[in-house]
Amino acid sequence: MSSARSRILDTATRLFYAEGIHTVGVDRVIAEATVAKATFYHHFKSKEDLVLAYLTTEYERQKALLGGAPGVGVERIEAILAKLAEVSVGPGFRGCPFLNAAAEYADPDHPVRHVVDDYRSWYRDLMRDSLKASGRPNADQKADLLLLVRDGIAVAGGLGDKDAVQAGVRTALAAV
Amino acid sequence: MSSARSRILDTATRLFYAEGIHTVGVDRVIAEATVAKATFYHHFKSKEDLVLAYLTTEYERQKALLGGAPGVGVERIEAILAKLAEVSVGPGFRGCPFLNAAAEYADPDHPVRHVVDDYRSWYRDLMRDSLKASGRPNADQKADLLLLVRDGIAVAGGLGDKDAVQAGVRTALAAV
DNA sequence: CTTACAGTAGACAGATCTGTCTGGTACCGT
DNA sequence: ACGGTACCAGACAGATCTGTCTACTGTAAG
Repeated sequence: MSSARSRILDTATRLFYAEGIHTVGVDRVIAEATVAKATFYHHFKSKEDLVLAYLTTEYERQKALLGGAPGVGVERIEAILAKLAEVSVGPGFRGCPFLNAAAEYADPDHPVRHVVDDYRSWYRDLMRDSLKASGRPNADQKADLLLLVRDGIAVAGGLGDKDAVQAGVRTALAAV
Repeated sequence: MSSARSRILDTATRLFYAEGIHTVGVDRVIAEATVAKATFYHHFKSKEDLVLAYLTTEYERQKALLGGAPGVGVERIEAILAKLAEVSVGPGFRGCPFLNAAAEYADPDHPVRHVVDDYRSWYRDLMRDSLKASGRPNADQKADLLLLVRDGIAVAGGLGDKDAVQAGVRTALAAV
C-alpha cells in the first residue's frame, strides 16, 4: 500500500464519515490528503471507486474489531454491545457509516448498497452463531432483534440521544 | 396554498424521499412540477427553504396520522406499531424521512437537524404519555426503547429487511 | 379600467464538481 | 545508465447546480 493511496483513503474515510459522501468532493479529499489530482485518479478510477474502497475497508475493520472481541458465545455479544454503547455516545460519533451511506444511495442495486447488505448479514450471522454457541434457543429471531437494536443504537447515538442508546443496550442484554 | 406552491412541495416530497435530498436538484423539482423557475423562487427563497418545508410538512403529517390513531394508551401504541410494521415492508418505503435527512446533514445545529430532533422528541413524548395513560410503570425508559425500536424498524424496512422488522415489532409489543 | 399578483419561458452568471491531460521530478530495480 | 513507476502542480473541458434577471401572460379585486 503506497503512502499516497493510504493518505487518500484515510482522508476520505475521515471526511465521508464526518460530513457525508455527496457533500465531500474529490477536490477536497485531494487537497486535504496533499496529493496531486493525477495521483488520485491513478489509484482510484472514479469517486465511486473511492467510496466503495472506503466502505469495504470499513467493513474489514469492523470484521476484525468485532470478530476479535473477547469471549465466546453470549460473552462476545456482551463485549460487542459494551463497546458499541461506549463508542456511540463518544465524541465524533456520527452513526453507522453503512447506514449513513445507504441513506445517500437510494438504489438498492447500487454497489454501495451491496456492501451495506453484506455488513448487516455478517453482523446478523455473528449474533446468531454466538447465540447458538451458548446453546440459546431461537437464535435466528434473537439475531434479527440484535441487528435491529444495533441499528437503533447507531441511529440514536448519531443523533446524540444517550437515553435511547441506554434503553437499547438494556433491551439487547435482556434478549441474550 | 396556491396550486404552484403545492405542486412544487408535492414533487419535492416525492423526489427527496425516494432519491435523497442532495441528489435531487431544484431544476429537477421545477421540471417535474411543471412550474417556472421564477415561480419556484417566488415561493421558496432557496433550496434549503424547500427542504425545511418538506420536513416540517412531513412532521405535521406524522403528527396528524399518529396522533389520530385509534385507541388510547397502549392500544394507541399498538395501533401505531401495526401501521408502522405494515408501511415499512410495503412498496416505496425507503426508511424514515427524518433519519434519512439527518444522515445527509452532518451538522447537529443545522435547521434540518432541529426538525429531526423535534420529531423524535414528539414521538418519544407520545409513547411516554400513552404508557402513563394506561398506568404502565417506567414510562420514560419504555418510551426511550419504543423510540429506538421505531428507528430500527424504519432502518430495517428501508433496507428491505422484513425479518428484522418483525423482530422489532415483537419486541416493542412485549415492552408495552 | 387598471393595478397588483401569480404564473410561464428561458437566458444568464457564478460556483462547483468530476475527470482528463500536459509536463516535470524523484526513486528504484535491472 | 536506463526504463518504469509513483508522485507533484495545475490547467482544462464539460457537466451540473443554485440563484437572478428580463420579458411576457392571464386574472381577479378595487
